[in-house]
Amino acid sequence: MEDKFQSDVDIGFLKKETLHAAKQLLGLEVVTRVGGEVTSGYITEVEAYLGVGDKAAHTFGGRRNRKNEMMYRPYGHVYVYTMHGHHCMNFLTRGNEPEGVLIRAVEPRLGIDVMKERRGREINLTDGPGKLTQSLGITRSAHNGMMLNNEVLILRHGRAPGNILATPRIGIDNKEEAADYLYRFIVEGNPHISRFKGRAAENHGWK
DNA sequence: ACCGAGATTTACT
DNA sequence: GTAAATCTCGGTC
Repeated sequence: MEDKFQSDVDIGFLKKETLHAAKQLLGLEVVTRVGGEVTSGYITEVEAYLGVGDKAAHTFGGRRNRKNEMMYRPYGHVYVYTMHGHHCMNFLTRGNEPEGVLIRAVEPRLGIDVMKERRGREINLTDGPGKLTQSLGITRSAHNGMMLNNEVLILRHGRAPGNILATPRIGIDNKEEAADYLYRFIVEGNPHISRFKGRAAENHGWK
């Protein structure tokens, strides 16, 4: 349980292709060490944002401003933005294209008591993009633009997803054709995802 | 200076 | 299912 705070993942896969990278992220363990507390979870839900050609992306059409500036860093960096008072975390992909993957949910692993304290509740700790950043202690002011695998935020090998399900992304119904793209990927049967309905699968959808 | 949108969350009907 | 809370910043006047 007391693993060293060190990554064992080669993040080179983030450079290749964003949709592929998004699926590769499922099952990896995101680990943070904030305020001396270690918290982590296995990634269960992600969304890909394909940059200049994706009407739902912050960088559609090459838009570049103070808000999204960090999206123009290369793969392996972290883009954190705030909306409605909540923080959302993306891992950047590609080299020169402003694309990335939004981490929408994880399955809690380490530091669950700390998560409960940060969240102020006992359940639904990490089943949404704003919830998991709160549980993991991620904020825009402290973490936007940083490189992965430093002393605060690392990726580790975690679990192998059983079946990966592709669905439309959430919250972008007004983005015309982009609303129909199947750029959201979830571990089928895992209950730690946003808007989960139904029954959890055996083993929560992991192999 | 003002207005409002937005990759959200929560409580309430 | 609907609404309000709450933060940041671009667009516009």
